[in-house]
Amino acid sequence: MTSKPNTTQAALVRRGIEQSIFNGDLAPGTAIEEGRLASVYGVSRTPVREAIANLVQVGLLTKLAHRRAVVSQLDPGNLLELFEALAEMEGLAAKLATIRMSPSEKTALLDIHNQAADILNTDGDINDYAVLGERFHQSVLEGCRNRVLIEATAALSIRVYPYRRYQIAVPERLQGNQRDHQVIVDAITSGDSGAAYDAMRGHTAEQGDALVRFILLNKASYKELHRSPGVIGAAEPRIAV
Amino acid sequence: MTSKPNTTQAALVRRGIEQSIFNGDLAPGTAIEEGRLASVYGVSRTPVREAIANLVQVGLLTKLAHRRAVVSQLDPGNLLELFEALAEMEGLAAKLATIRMSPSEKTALLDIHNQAADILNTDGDINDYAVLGERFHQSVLEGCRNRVLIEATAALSIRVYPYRRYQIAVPERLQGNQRDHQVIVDAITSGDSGAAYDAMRGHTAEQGDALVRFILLNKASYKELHRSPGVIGAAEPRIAV
DNA sequence: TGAAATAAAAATGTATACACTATGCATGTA
DNA sequence: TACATGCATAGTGTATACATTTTTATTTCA
Repeated sequence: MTSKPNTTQAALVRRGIEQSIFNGDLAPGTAIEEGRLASVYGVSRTPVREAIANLVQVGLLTKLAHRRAVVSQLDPGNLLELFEALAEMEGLAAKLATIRMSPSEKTALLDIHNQAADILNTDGDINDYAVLGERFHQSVLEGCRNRVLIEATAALSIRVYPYRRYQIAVPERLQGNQRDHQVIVDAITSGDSGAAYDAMRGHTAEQGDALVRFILLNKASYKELHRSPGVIGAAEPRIAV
Repeated sequence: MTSKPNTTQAALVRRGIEQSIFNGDLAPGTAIEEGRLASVYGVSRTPVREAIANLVQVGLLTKLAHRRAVVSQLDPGNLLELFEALAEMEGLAAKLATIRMSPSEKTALLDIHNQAADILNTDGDINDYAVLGERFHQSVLEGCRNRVLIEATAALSIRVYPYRRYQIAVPERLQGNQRDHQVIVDAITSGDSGAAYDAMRGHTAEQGDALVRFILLNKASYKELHRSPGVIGAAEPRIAV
């Protein structure tokens, strides 16, 4: 019954839940019920439970004993803390990357950056721009050559994914985003690790501030943004899946 | 059958395995077998599996699909990466703590430090000193007032626990350790966040280097150090529990 | 003798069944 | 009406049974 060898049902379910959270089908605060998920994925509760346990550890779900798991809900305070930590770690990664990236890696990074600029100048697809932005950050992160740091940073950034859809709603930030990236690229290519640290840290910290500000301002439309088709067939408002 | 309410068997088993790893009863590289653990703890395989899944996520165990879980084994390269990341994060925490700790918290930190000094001067119990060292680091870490950073750092430091027993074997490092702490405390109490960052980062980086050096030098006595009574009754050399 | 192939054993992954806990509702009381 | 108590329902936690996969041991062949 396993599609790919060396893969378990639990892993598939886990990825499915992750996707649903990133898509917004499972909004923060949504309660998850093992039995229903089991029938949705056509498996028993056992692999579902395992998947949930994983996601709890990652921080994407929150769970108390004998109570249902809930998609982690970050209040503005938590979000600020999260972004503060994330900003520092990405800044650190940028600092190290400045010293450790090979010239070819740096040109590859510059290439990504320029592609993104093109999209912006030619009024291209915003989704493409988002993908490139993702790759930009990923490239810098991997440039630090420290897998522990890479994993730890990724573990943090995965928690903000459920809130990414807020940021997309503010297109005028793209220009500012691109300018930030420019400063970062300049610092990295010129070998100024201190500047790279400052630029990257300021950049993601700013992102966090903007997100928190946006959430606070648009508290009303919170549920609005998060209500979606519900692939899994959410009937009630807060209890889904 | 549950001793404490609001607690699950899985959580108990998890803590048990953690303890066994920290004690050294489960040395890095040891394979873990669900069925035997189940009978040891007097539970079924289900909660054991859940505990294992947790510890895999934490990084204390390593596991591939359909294969047994193994106590994570860090080669010197990985250890260096781990300590590099840990040093940076603890340094960051120290920097923030310098700014954010209340005066009373700082005096409490100073108190811990002085107690440790006393133990060293009066030739007291080394274990007591180790406990105080633990509390010292914990106090600084919590001083940063950022739970995300605290958790992320703790998640990294938990991975080095299985290797802590190496460090105890080098008592002459205690004096150097105490001197490092002195510099850190001075920086924090005097409000020099930059100095606190440098001192703390250098301190744990140095610890990492020392540990790696020790492991490389004493490769031969590796298994020697790790062979222990085996509370859980390990019969064969590498397959335990 | 050594190595590849094969069969037997053990361990993991999953499904199902049952026990226990928590939540909501109804009923009764102040 | 407001509040407490008990019951019914739903959902999680654990045990057990079975299916696959891995591992080990054995056998066979070069």
